[in-house]
Amino acid sequence: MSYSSASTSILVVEDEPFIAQDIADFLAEAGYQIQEVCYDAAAAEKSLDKAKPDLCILDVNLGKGLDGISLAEKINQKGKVPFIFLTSYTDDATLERAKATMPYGYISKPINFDSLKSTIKIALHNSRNQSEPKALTIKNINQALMSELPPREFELLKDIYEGKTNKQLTTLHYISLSTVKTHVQRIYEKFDCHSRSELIAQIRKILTN
Amino acid sequence: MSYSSASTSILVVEDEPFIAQDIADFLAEAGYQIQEVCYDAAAAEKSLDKAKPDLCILDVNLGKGLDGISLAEKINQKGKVPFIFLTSYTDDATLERAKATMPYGYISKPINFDSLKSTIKIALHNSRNQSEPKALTIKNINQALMSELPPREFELLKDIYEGKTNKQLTTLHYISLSTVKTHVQRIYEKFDCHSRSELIAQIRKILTN
DNA sequence: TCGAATATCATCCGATCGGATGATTCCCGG
DNA sequence: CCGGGAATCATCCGATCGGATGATATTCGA
Repeated sequence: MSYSSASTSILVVEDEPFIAQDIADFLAEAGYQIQEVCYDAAAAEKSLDKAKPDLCILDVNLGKGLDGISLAEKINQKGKVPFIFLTSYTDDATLERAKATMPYGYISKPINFDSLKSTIKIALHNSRNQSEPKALTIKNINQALMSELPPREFELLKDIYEGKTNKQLTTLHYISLSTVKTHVQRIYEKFDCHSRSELIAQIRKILTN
Repeated sequence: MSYSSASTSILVVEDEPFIAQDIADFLAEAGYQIQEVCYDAAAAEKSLDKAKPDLCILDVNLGKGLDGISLAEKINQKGKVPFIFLTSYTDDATLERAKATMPYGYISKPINFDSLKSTIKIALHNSRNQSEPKALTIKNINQALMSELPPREFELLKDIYEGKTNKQLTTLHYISLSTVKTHVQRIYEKFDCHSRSELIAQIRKILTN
């Protein structure tokens, strides 16, 4: 339940070098790994493409290029890396934009390092404890099964989960009804079930447990 | 998408009267409705039983009785009211306990009112935008349908969603296969579908949209 | 190179489902 | 009191599904 902060990496995006350094020093002291300190959005994006940190600290006001909020929007579009905002002033319009990106926290300057520390810990905790339903991936399914599904069977599984009939599967996958049925039988064996609806219920349980 | 802060009520739990007053003044200024200012956990609990605020601001260190974190645990057990913590010092053990309660934010004293404002707004936004999957209730289903499901049909629907066959439904509900089938047909009509798996997929869509 | 896993297709059969139609009972509201 | 919705049961039929069995082709790793 508790995570070693030694292995927790943080990306800092802050255009003011002195403040950036202060934050970096503080994080290092607190035992966090600093993935990188970036001074603008472009550098941050590059860093994010290379590796996904456990958390980003984004200054809202970045000198050149995108601001922190636009950067956050990009982050949301790509993968999902949790982030907190850092800002020197707080006007309502900015806050409104910031809210829309669903940040895990918000720190106003001057930085209260106690607040920063707590906010980081809580952000990490909340992001890790998001018990969001798993995606329907072959990996998630196979982890829950004794015997593994071959790729093809998984492809059919996805459509069965969406409520498709055997006949629909033939046209969706360009295979004969016989083939569909043998695949479906194999799937049933692996899930130890005997009907589509039972299969679907089992899948749902795997994804939401 | 934007909520009038006039209708947003906040419960403040802070044992130091001066600070409590400062917070209350600030919140009033910011346009929030103050449900109550409580000076200890017992009073807060009573207030929560009377009405559910949109947000609680909990001081971690309360003079007598339970502390803010224990209060938060109680809140989590009962309903779900979002809360943020307020604390004057931050030792790791306390923070660890606080994290476990999944707060929506954490403010360290001395209070930076900019931070408080942002944290409140973000907490409210995040709590409101938790798009948790709806429960499978007759209310949620009927809201999504043109014509309503009678109670009995809904009872069967729940079991179908769990993957039960018609035959299983007969024993589960002490009715004949004929009856099950007529009910199921009625359900299909209302969902405009033609198979169990299609029905289940539609229900899932309604619940998770 | 040989076997195991995968993917494909076929046939056959009984079980279940989906759909149509009709009937009876009960209860509630106009 | 009467009509209609709700719940119950029945019969009949074609479609689909679930399951068993067997066959062939490809691919990949031992």
